[in-house]
Amino acid sequence: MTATPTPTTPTPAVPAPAATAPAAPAPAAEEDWLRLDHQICFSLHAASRAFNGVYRVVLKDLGLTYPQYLVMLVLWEHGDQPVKKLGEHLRLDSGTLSPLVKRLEAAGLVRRERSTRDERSVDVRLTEEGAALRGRAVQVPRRIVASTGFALDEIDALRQRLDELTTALDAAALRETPGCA
Amino acid sequence: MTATPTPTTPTPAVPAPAATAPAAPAPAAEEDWLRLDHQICFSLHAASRAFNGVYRVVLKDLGLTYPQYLVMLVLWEHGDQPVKKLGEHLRLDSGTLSPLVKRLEAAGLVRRERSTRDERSVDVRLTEEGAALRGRAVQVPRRIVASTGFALDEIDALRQRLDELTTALDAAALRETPGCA
DNA sequence: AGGCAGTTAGTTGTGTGCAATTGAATTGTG
DNA sequence: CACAATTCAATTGCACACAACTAACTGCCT
Repeated sequence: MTATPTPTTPTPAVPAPAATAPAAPAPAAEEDWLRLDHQICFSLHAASRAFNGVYRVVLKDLGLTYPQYLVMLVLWEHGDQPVKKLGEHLRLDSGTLSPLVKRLEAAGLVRRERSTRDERSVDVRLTEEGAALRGRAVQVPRRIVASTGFALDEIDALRQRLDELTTALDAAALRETPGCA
Repeated sequence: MTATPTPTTPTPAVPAPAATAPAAPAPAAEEDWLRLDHQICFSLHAASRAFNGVYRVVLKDLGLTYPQYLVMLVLWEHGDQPVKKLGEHLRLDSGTLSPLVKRLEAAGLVRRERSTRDERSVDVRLTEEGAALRGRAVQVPRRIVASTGFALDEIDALRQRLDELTTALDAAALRETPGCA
């Protein structure tokens, strides 16, 4: 350890994590905040990659990657739609979707067609093969759920928690963005 | 809207089959499983990217990306260590860490030095500048926590849940891996 | 008509993330 | 000591993810 060169006083300017539980009886020095942060962001990051890893294995049979599977889920559920709509469903921009959809097209699962009404827009349409893939995809969710070892209601509770988190973080990102303060 | 040509069934309406009960009691229309899966994997994916986005904004001041910040947290907490150890802490392999650490070196935050004991190993050492950055990093966790709008104990509960999930998923990934069945 | 603002995909550049491979260094075994 | 197996970092190839930019089109305005 390289000691702590921080000249800052150990005085926690905002020492009251108090909140709702006495998880930390002590004021939680700045050092502890970094440890805590380590835990939090690492946990989410690791969970995301672990999830990705399981999906990777399960989806290999279908020849899909995890984000590609998400796009197919949207198409199966909401039908053919332009790239813009896909991006809204998945919160992804064209920089991510354009090459991804092209790979799906190369795989023969979708077609990309310029809208005749508005030539800026590109409709993504399922091919026969893409629609048929749904039949093989229905087994995926159960295998994933089984992998977690969680009960359905536990998963749903976690999902709701994550959605709350995402909503809060998206709002915060807008506030924190330099220039939007 | 393209008039939704989806052959979607008119909502079979089978929300959540009896909670913690094992396997599939009721057939629970395969369609619903796909919808559920959509929700789950999308939620985790979105939360991960939302978290990433907030960290991106907050860490811009420090000139770090989110994964780079994770590496610095490990170095600050556990001291100088070889790439291998870093990878164990973060569950990242050399394919990810090698270029990442080189960027940290280019930024002057760390040095990479071949171990004299074992020349296969590369020690990652904090520079003065890298160690000093910790002083500016201590403000990060509070800003992140504030962004979530969650209380500390809520975050900790979520973290534990995610860790359970990661553990289960890692184990499952090993089982699912073709060739390890 | 002409022009300008807003919208939509696409492209480019940077930075992960992971599988597979390479190559050097080390260790184990006879 | 020689040789095979192992370990570790680095590299390569592919696939996201996002910021910034370009290009093309729409529609509204004067």
